[in-house]
Amino acid sequence: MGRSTNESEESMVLKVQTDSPSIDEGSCGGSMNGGVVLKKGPWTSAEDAILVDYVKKHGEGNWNAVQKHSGLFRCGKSCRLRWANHLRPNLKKGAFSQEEEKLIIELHAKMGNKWARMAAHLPGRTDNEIKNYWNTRIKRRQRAGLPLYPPELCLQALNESQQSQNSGEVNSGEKRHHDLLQGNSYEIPDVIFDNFKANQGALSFPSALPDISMSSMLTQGPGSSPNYSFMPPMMHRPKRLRESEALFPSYNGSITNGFPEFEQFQGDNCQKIHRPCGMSFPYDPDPSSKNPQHFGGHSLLNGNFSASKPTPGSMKLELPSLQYQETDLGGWGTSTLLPPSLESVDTFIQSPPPTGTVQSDCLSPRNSGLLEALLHEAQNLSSGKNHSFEKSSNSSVVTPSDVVDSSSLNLCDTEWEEYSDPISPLGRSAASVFSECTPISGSSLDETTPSDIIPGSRIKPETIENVSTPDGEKEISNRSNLSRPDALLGTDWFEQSTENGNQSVVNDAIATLLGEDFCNDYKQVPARSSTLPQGQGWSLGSCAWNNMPGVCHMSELP
DNA sequence: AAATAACTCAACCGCGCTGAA
DNA sequence: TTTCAGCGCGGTTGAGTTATT
Repeated sequence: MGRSTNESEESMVLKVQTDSPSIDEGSCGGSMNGGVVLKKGPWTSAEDAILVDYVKKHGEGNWNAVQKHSGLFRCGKSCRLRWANHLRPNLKKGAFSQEEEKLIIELHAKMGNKWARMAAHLPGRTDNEIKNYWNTRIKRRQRAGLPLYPPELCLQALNESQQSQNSGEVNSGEKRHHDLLQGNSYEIPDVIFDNFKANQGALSFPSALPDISMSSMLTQGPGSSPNYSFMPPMMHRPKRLRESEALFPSYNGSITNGFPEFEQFQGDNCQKIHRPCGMSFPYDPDPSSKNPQHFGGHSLLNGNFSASKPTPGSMKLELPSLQYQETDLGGWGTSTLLPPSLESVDTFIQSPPPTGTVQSDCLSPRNSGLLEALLHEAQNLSSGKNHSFEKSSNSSVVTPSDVVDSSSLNLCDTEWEEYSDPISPLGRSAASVFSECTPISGSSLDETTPSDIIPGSRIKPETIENVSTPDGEKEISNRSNLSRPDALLGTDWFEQSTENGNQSVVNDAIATLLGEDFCNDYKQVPARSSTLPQGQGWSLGSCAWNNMPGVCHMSELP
């Protein structure tokens, strides 16, 4: 049997080699492995047959050996993926059943983007399948303005998390690889913590703009209740990046709306943005945790932009889609009009409704599920231990005027103090600082007249005609442009700081945050100059942003 | 019918973890 | 203790398909 198998295998190998584009087209992108050009791209049936045969004979694992011994011109990774996703037995094909869909939703609420774990709960399904399904679901629901999680699930998760907390189970961050599968699927505490670990960057520094953007909005359909507020971690960042990239060149005004779906998000979400929460490390027993996930670049990996420790070259500078707004900093305090598209982006960055109580920051669980968000919220509401958070939380319940008049200032003081502290982990992203400190300003600068943003003016009520608000809510009228990296330097806080001669303090703090060299590399132009041409009203606070790949330097601006 | 947009899904990439050397 | 290879995971990409204009 072995002989015949080997013979058939050899013949297949021959066929594969013949068919292999990498052989025929060495330049098609295959990687070199020991002088062999490894094939990439879709698998052929012949390759599948070889792989199946090989695995049957040798079992799974040792995937690199597959390439060496089977004659497949595929890297081990590719073989493993092919086997796991398509060739292994008992794989289910076709659409998810309703039960499966329900389970996925539940699992995602608990686990976040732990696709492999989720897949373990769904026999015959692969992580990739689930991931794709979820991404599609997000898009679909987002487009439809539906919450991602059903409200009952939110409540359930909240209850479970509270029970878990009460029983003191939420602990032990070292349970890194607790096998959820070995327990019941509702082992909340561990799940929570696993997610927390995976996402603590987001939890700790929840205000990173990228997360604000999508996560806070996606679930917010018209009339959604706060229970809907918990957002999936997963967003279509590729889209976002592409959009950003596409938008940059045309920031001068031809930006197209890359975020039509944002328009539906408003109200409850926006107030969360004001929630000062990033400093509390609510789940971290040790705020000075060495866990790199807390700080700097790693948060970037989670989609949390961090400029706290600029480490060029090491940072995966995944820019929030909002960054292109930052390129509009020139419009800050100027008469520059933002392209209409931006308003939709900003729609989710809104001030609280006039009477809104602060809810958990919808941004927090970047990469986590509903449960983390719920837990985070619960923690935020009950915790006052962390000094900074304590300060911040004083501003937690805010009215718009609170936000503008006092909270922002106080918060900023707090935040900058934090950043000025060399010992401070500086774990939070600059974006989070911005978001926490910045009174959310209106986004629709395109609809803003210069008089709307004259220095000293409070957060301007903005017209939102172009923002689709299905239920006609008015909450979004008070908005600050959180997405602006220099938003922190804008509005009253900046005004007061500078008027009081504190600009140097501000700059120092920024330098501390961003790194002086980091900033010095860039042009400094008068901030908020109303006379500068569009795109040149850059403030110091913009430096870090400018330094991000894909972000226009001033010198690069048209 | 053609063009375009939106969607789906397979595959790739990069990172981090783990265990063996 | 350090290094390195193997592996798994999550995120991202892009080609193919379907829907819409």
